[in-house]
Amino acid sequence: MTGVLITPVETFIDKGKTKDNFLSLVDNTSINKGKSKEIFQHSDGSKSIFEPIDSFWLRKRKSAIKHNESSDIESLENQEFQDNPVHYINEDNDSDDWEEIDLSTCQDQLDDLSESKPLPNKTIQITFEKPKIQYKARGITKIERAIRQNVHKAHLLALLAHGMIRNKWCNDEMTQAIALSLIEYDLQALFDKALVKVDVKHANILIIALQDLCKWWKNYFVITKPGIRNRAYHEFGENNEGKIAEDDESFSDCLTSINVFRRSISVGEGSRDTSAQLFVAVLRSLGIPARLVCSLQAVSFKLARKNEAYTTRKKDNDLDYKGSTSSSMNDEAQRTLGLGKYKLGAKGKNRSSSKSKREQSDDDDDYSSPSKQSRVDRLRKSCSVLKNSLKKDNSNGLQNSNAPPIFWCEVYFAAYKKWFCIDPVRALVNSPQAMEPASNDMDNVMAYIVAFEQDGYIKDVTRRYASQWGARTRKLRVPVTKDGYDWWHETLSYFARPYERKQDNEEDAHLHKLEVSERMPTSISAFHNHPLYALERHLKKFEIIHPKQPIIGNIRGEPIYPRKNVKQLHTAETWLREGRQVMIGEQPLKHVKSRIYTLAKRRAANMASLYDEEPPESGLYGEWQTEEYIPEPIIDGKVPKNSYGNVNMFKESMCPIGGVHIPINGIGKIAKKFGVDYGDAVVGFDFQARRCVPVIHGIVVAKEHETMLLEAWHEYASHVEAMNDAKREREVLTRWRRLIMGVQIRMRLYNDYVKQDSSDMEEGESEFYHGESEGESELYHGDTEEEDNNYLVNVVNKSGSNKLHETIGEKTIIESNNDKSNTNFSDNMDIEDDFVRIEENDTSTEGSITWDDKDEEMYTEDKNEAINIEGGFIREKE
DNA sequence: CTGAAACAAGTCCCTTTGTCAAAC
DNA sequence: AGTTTGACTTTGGGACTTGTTTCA
Repeated sequence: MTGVLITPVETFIDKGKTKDNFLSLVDNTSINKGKSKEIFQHSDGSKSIFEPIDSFWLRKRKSAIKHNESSDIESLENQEFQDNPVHYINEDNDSDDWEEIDLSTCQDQLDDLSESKPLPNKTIQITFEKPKIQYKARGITKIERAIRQNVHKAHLLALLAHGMIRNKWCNDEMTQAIALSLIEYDLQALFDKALVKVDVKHANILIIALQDLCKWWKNYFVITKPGIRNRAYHEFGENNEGKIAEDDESFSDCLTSINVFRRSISVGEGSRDTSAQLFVAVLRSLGIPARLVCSLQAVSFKLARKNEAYTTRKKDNDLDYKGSTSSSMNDEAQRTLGLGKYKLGAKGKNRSSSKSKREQSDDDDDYSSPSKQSRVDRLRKSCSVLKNSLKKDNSNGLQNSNAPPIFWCEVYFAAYKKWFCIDPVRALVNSPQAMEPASNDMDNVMAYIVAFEQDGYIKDVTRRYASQWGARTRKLRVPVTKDGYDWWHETLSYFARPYERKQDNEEDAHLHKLEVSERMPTSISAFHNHPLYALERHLKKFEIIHPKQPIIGNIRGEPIYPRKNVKQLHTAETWLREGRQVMIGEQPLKHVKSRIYTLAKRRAANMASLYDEEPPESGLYGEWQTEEYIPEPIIDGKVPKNSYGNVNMFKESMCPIGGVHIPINGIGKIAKKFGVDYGDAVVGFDFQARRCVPVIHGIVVAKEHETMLLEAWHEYASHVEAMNDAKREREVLTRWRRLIMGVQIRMRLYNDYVKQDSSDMEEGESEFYHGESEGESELYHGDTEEEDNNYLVNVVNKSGSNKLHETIGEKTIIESNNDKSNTNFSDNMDIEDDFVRIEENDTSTEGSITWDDKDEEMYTEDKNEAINIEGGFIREKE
């Protein structure tokens, strides 16, 4: 219970203030709290959401009455707790109808209250139930999801590129030469021996050789930096202004060039990732075409749990850093303590066995140590780490130092026809299960494991390492879209080996086998959308398990079925849209409540509910209960239609027997003209604003009419086309005419007035310019001739300082006011004969006839005057 | 104490056959 | 005169996801 203390103002409370206070009380306690209302029974029998005040502060007030005088308090008490608005509201037992507050009554009471006495100087305690904490489950929006997925994809590509570069460096001759120079001769000879022949015996030699090589590498290469780790989305986000600080540990693994890579192997220091990469170089230098394997740590596109991610990481950071810096030591500890659990690493358990000699020689600097300093460092580290690891061992801290890697290698064992994984840092050979990080490991998320081959090709080998591929790992990847588009698959296909190799096919088969033989999940939720297993409880509305055999397991008493027995169901109508019909005699397997989507259906449902009718249910059928839709035949040229007068043509196979679908819109008109029976072909539906509109594409007619209709259609179409062409031609010519006219006007006026009489221009120039800019555009782009003519008229009017054109100007204005269409001042211009002829021929254009007539008339009449018009001049450019 | 399950709350998707008036 | 076009309107349940609480 939460207490809220409301301390009334000490002195008089003015009217407005009181009102506010009470309104806020109403708001806070009743409306906002919504569900968590608690109704208290008062001593007078009334109810309210407030605790009765007979307890604490009523007692207090009674004592106050004793001590002071104040009958005021009593009256106030009555008003405040029996007549106050909150109380009034709660007398209405219908607690849901808060909006039915009669505010006028409230106001009256508030008025009464404020007009009475000042509130007592007391503390009022109102106690009510603590509302449940309302958290906002911030759903990720579609756009945000898309952004995140794109970031994820971009990151994946970057990581792929990173891996490709490092893989290329592993092939660097210099690096391999350095590597070879570091390896003891005996060990090289062992590899040579192992590679002589492909059989189990030699394969076992290779395993031993690899183990020895790992051990040497572990001693040789000191891990001094952390490598790549997974990042939460928000670490790139708002707080960090989109980037990770450059002093961040992640940048420590940033090898700027291959020279740094080479230096790293000669010095024997670097990150754990570099260690694995260099180990691949070492293997390749020995003639083993090892793969560089990387678990791509792309930023997750899922909504990050900020706090959790952050705290987990923070908590782990110290340990992690220690773990990685002291890795070589942990290896020591591992060697003595941890390897026993791995079948192939067991031999390394006892250091004083046959291999002790070689290992001692490591301390004797036989495995070239690049500098004294680093050797001393390493020894010092070994000592301290030995202590650490012993401590850790006692406190069970070994596991952290044993964390699965981001980079490792794979070596192909032809004898076993398998790729064996090798983690050189932990000296593990063929322990794929040890590469999978814990599911709660924030720094290492296993989602995409790619192998970079020596020849540069890339292959996805995730299934070899993910123990819960279907239940977990798959869900961390870019999802395959509903139409089956798999971005990751397509992306990798660009880097895949373009030709098939036997060993690749074998590997694919093996990976597939691993996928389908994945062990069953142990939690119910992991069965949700599992690709192999299904529970009845997770079935969707339109799903069923058929047949209900076999039951392949049980979890908490629930039978587990294979996912392939989960079948999709549809209503009979939906099946029809798929071009299938329910076979006669089949009963629905499941009944579901029909959903109402369209306005029409909603209205029908509302009507039904008025008569208390049951909401309609629809039966669902499986595909095996349906058959291919058998269309009705066309008899005597009569096309069978549905209740809407159409023909369902969702699939071409649904075309009535003896009929043909002519997918041409508008051909129905032709059919109608010929009196041929036809039906509009409905090929689908459009949805807009809750309305369903059939999409009609062409018609269905009897086959015998097809040729005739098509011919008629082509004829009609060509006719329409010709008409359109003619129309277009007319439009084009009109535009040309206007253009040429305009140019001629301009030229003429320019020649007559600008060239010959430029001194006269100055007088009316500014006015002139003002009126023209608009006119110019109209001359070229104007819609009608009329407008063009008006323009000319106006311009002429404005220009008038010349005696000669005065008369013309006035005359024109009068004409334009009386009848615009007859005002064609442009007609005064010279028009080339052939152009005019075009217009004359085109009798369909009314305007041109008028124009031609006018032209003759005016040209002859006003020739001399027209020549002197100033106003027709058109300015070149602003 | 931890992890799974249940629950809550948010977003997205699915849907599957009109009518009327004005303009052309 | 007949045809075409455009405006009108705008649910809600299930799936899915994420976050919190509860419980074994």
